[in-house]
Amino acid sequence: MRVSKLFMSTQREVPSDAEIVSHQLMLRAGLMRKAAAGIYSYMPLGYRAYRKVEAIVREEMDRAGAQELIMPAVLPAETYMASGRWEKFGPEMFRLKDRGGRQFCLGPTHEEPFTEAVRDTIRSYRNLPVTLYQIQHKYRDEKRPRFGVVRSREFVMKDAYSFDVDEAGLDKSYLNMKEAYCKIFDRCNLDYILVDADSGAMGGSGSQEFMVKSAVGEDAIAYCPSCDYAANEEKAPCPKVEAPKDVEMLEMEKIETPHVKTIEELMEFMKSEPTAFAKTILYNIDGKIVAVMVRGDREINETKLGNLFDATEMNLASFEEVERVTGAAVGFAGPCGLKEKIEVIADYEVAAMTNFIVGANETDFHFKNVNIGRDFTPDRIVDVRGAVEGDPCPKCGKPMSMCRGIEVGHIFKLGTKYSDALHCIYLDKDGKENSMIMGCYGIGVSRTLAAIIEQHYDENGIIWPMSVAPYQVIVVPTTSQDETVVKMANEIHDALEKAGAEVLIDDREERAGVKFKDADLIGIPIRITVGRKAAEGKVEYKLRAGSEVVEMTAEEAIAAALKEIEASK
RNA sequence: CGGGGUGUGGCUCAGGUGGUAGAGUGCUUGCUUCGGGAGCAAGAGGCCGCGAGUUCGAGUCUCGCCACUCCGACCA
Repeated sequence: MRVSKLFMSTQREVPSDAEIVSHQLMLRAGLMRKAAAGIYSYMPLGYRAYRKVEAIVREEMDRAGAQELIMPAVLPAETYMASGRWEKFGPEMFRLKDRGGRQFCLGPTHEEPFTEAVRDTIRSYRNLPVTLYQIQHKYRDEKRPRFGVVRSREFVMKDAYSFDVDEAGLDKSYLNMKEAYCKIFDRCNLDYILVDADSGAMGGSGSQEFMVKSAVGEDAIAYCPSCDYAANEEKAPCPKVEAPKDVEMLEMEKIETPHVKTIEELMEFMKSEPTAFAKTILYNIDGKIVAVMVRGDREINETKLGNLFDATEMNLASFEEVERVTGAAVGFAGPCGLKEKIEVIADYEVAAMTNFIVGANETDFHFKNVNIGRDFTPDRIVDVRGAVEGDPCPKCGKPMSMCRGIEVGHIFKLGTKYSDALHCIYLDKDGKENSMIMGCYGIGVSRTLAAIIEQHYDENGIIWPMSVAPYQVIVVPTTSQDETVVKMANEIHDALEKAGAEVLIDDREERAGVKFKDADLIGIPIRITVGRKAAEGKVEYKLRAGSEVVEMTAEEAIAAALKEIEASK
C-alpha cells in the first residue's frame, strides 16, 4: 500500500478533549474520529488494527468450539420484558419507536435473544451443551462516556453464551472459555490479570474479570504479590478481626461536639486517630432504612452492602430520612438511641473495637467509650468495607497490594436466571423438563484495542505488537528524487507484499523527518529505510520497539522482516 | 444525576471596556532545501454552537437552548 494513497491524516497536536494516552494517540495517528460523545468511526488504519483483534478473538472462539452467529442490534421491547430488564436497564438503554409506535431498543447486551434462540431450537439434552457467540455493536447510553473507546456508548463486544444440562457442564464450558480468553489476551500482548469479580446484576454464582493493568483503569484491584490471588476491590473479602482481650470497658460518656460532623473534624476535635471512631451511615435499601457502621478510616463498599440485602435499589438516605431516624442533623448518627427501630449492620472491624466514639443521635453530641454488647448490639456483623492496601490475602494471609485495571473481558456463571425467566428448558433422559444452565462471556473488542495502546507506546507514538499492527512493515525511501532509492524501495515493497507481508511504502513527497515521525506515530513494527547507502546496495532495518538501526542489504532486510513476522505468530 | 469549564478556519488557541475576525500549525502554488515534523514568498479557507433580546451596530452585553468536556455519584 502506498502511503500517498492511504486515507490517513496524522496530527501534530493533541486534540483538546483527549485525556488518556490511548485516546490521544488514536486521534493523533488518525485511527478514528469522533462523531458524538462516546461514538467513534474507525479510519482505515484503525479499522485494520481493530480487525486484527477481532480476528484473534474469532479464531480462538472457533477453536474453543463456540459457534458464531449474529443477532440484530435493534431489538423489540418484548425480548427484554420477560426478564425484567426492559425496566431494569433504565435510562442506560437507547430506546426507539417504529412508525407504528412499537417500542425497540439498541441492544445493550444479548442474554435474552440468545436464550430465546436456544429455547426455540433445542429441546433435548442430546443437543447440549452448546456455546454461541457474536461480535456485535452494543449500545449503552452511559452517564459519562470517557477515555475515547474505553468507555463509549457504541462499542463492539464479543459476547458468548453457553448452555449446559448441569453445573458440572457449566464448569467445563466456563473453564473452556477462560482458557480461550487467556490465549486471546496473550496474543494481543497484553499484561493482564485474572481477578475474582462480583457477579452483580447479572446474577449467578461466579465470575472473573480480565483486567489490563493500567493507571487509568476504572476498576480497583486487590492482588497478592505472594500468591496468585487477585480480586476486584469490591469483591475482595476483608477478614474477621479478633477483639483485643482484657480491655477494660470504660464508662460511656456523652460529650458535646458542636458542629463536628465529619471524621476529619472529629479527629481534630478529639485529638484522636480515625481508628478510634466508628462512622454510622444510613442507607435506603429498597425503601428500608439501614444503619451501616465501619471504622472511621474505612469506606463502605456498596457492592458488598447491596449483595447482603439482594438490593435492586440502594442510595444514601436523604437528609430528611436521617433526621427522622436519628432525631439529629446529618453527621451525628450512631447505633445507640435511634428514634426508629432499624437494622444496624457492623463491619467486622467495628465488632473488634472497644471504647470507641460514635454519634449520639443528638445534634452536636457524640458518645465516647462505647462498647458492643453493653451499649448496643448490631443485628449483623459482616464484611462491608472495601479492601485496602495491606489487607491480608484471603488465600495466603500475606499483605495485598492494590492497582488499577481496564476490564477487557468478563466471564460469568449465570445459572438459570435467564433460562428460568424465558422458559429455556430441555428434556432429560427421563423426559423431564429442566432449565438450561447458562454462562456468559464478554470481551470488549474496541476497548481491547485501546488497552493495547495503553501498554504499548512511547513519546513518539504507538508501538503496535506485530499481532495487531495495521501494517507489519513500512518502507521509507528518504527521497523521491534519487532513482536508485525509489527503485530499491519499490522492489523491497513488492517483494514483501508478494511474500504475504502487510507492507506500506511511504512514497509521499515529504522530507525524511516527516516520514519517520509518521511511521513512529502510527506504530508500524518494522521500518526499512532506503537512503544514502542505496547506491552501495545497503538499507537500514529498525524495529519500532527498539532503538537499534542495522545496516544490511535489501535482500537481508526482506528476509529479516519476514522472519520477524513469522516469529510473532 | 449534582457541581465546574469550554464552544472562533481541518487542528491548537488569541480576540480589555460593542465598530464587521487574527496567530501558529495544516492545506495549495513557486523558489531554495532535503536523514527526525525545513526556510522564504504568494494564496485558499470562518452563518465566531443555535435562537431570541438590547443597540445605529453584537465574536464581545442579556436571556433561553444545544453540544462538548472535567470532577464526583453511578455502572452487565
